[in-house]
Amino acid sequence: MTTTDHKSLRGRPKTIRAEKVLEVAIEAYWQNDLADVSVNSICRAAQASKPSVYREFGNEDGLTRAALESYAEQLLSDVSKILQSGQGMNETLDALIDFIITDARLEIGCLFHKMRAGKNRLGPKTRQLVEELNRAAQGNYQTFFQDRRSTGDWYGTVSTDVAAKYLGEQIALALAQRASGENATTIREILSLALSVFR
Amino acid sequence: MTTTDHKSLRGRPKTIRAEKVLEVAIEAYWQNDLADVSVNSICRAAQASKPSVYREFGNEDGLTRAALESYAEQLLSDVSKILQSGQGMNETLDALIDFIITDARLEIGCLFHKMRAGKNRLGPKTRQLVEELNRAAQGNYQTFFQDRRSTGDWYGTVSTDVAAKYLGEQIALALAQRASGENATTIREILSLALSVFR
DNA sequence: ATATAAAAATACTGACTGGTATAAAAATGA
DNA sequence: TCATTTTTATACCAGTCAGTATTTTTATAT
Repeated sequence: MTTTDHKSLRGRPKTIRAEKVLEVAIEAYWQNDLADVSVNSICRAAQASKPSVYREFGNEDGLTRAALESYAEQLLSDVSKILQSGQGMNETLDALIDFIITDARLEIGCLFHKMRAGKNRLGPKTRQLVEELNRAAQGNYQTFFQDRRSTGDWYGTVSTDVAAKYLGEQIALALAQRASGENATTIREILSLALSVFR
Repeated sequence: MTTTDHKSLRGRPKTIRAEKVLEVAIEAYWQNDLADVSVNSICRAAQASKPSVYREFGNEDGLTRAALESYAEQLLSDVSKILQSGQGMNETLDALIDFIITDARLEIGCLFHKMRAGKNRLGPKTRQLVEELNRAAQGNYQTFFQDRRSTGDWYGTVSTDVAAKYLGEQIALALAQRASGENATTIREILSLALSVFR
């Protein structure tokens, strides 16, 4: 809820559009190397003054955290929906692969996975959110495998915990490959090969 | 051959130990995030003056390239040896997994894979070396699969090219997990699961 | 009108970056 | 002894960073 309408009765009215700053920030973090994105550059691109941005988000850590939060809300729940569709193992894996390879919003990779990969460079608040989102994703994966095992359409010998980690890492790999511009059919073959261990 | 003995007959004798600078640089790049390692800090840690380091290596790009080169010479050929041992698929995969999980030099991951992951932040010379080493590794993996296929102990449907890329990425993943301090048996389970598609 | 409150705009701080100019030091050759 | 050569050490450069102090603007309340 980082909006612009504080509705203070006195004082100069706020003109900064926090929404727009976040849009710009997401785009910048997403497209460029995280270390190359400065608060300065975001302020310039969003046409917002630096003190305004700092008043809105506290510090750089707050801005990156808000950007990731906004991004995750927009996108991250879609994977959960696929996993929780209640379909069988094969259909679910097919849908998952299709989503990860073809979804236009993942054309340049996934900001969450990108931040997860560069976790040690993040501020504490952003890092905490990354870990939170990661736990949530892992939990989703794990209940998926538990469901498939109890339904009887998965007889894998590995623990659901390891399976969940494996799935998460393979997804991360595919997204990193998309981000690096790798050939789409190659990515699909690799991801399909990796997930074939569950079929 | 970046040695210290230029054997110039005149002038103040060289005291900088290029070897030591490289040691320090490798350790620094290896332990810390690449973006956090500055030429300044390396000079300080190696007790070498900045102009001396710049005379020896040209610029930051030259230093990182030399560090990666030195590192690769020390370590990277071991993987090739395992792949070229001429053993069967299962034995080779077992040996490979064992090496990647247990080799002490890979306890904090692999500098090559780390630099490959952060490729876009590297200077042109270092980037070129990374791509060279990557091509070499891919080539090794691919001939390994070609051999196993011609020997008749691999009947996989994917191309040797995709198999090679897959193997390379799974190794990279395992090394990244080691670098991030993940539990060793978990890493082994995940890598074993990933490579089980070849058995 | 005028005091007050809040935000905006500008310009700044101190630290750190990669890279270098300059001068002192330490060797050899004549 | 003294000029020459090479490396070292110190100190600097311009640029960028995250973050902020200060002043100006724009509103409302009295």
